[in-house]
Amino acid sequence: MALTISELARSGDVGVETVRFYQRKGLLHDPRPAATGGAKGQRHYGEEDVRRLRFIRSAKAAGFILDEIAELISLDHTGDRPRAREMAQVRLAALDREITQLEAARQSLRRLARECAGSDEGPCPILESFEDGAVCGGTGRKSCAA
Amino acid sequence: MALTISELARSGDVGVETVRFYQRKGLLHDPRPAATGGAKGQRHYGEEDVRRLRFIRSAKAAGFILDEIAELISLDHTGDRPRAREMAQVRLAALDREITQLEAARQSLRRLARECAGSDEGPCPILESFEDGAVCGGTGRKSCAA
DNA sequence: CTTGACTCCGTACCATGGTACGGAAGGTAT
DNA sequence: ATACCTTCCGTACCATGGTACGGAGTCAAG
Repeated sequence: MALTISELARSGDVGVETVRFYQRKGLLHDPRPAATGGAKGQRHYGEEDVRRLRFIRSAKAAGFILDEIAELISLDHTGDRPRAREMAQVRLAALDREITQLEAARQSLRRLARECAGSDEGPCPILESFEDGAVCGGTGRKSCAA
Repeated sequence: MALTISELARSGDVGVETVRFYQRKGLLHDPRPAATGGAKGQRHYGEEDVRRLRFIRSAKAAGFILDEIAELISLDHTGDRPRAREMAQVRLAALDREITQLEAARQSLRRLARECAGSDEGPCPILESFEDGAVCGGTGRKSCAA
């Protein structure tokens, strides 16, 4: 094992610049402290980094923002389980709300698509069929205080 | 009916600045063309605007970005049904993918929360339990080309 | 020994969706 | 009429998550 940065990036299906960006954010090891590999100043990466990058992808998919992901990683090092559990549960609850909202949105949209089908002329009832609300909130992290 | 901007904002549970922002984006009527209400230069809003604002909220909840919402509104005026239907169906497909991904993420996260429960010491298996992937993509609009 | 590919690094830029600020003008209550 | 609240308006700023750029260094092949 001794991946270059571009190989690491490919392994996580992200760009080289994204790997660098994650390094700056503290999500991935940063080579700067010391040259660890062959060539002067050139860093090589290993399994650990590949796993880390995959974790970031999964955590992002679960809706954690990068700062939270950084915290999760540090928690993994310090072993603060209660905090980790708390974060997981908060996100889980938010996730449930988000899924519920998206499903409601899907219903509305499906209805719209049905009602809009048929003729090709005249205004679609887009605004009307969507207007009745029932749906609230955005991508999920925003409050839904209605 | 004759709402002030702050009343309109409240009706849609957004801030005054957000209403203005939507006006600039062309999502809501912009008073500038002509003073429509009582006082000089001061605009008052009606039912139409309240409905429009609600539509924006719903469309946002369905994952449309503001530019798309602007397009939907203009389509409603021009009556281009095929395009409207197309947009709805594209978004619907994306929504299904997003929901699937979020549900997968929820599964992983639930497992993590379970595995992390119990003792309060030692590193939580956060990274490990998330690491195995299966989940891909982010908030949903990003590609999942893995 | 030059060319090309890759790296490192800082800095700048991008889109998205707002949020805040400051000044001028008008409306309302005391 | 003075204070206070809102409005209007432009402009600037913010977070989030990247993406691109330019310059310099290193390495291997031709």
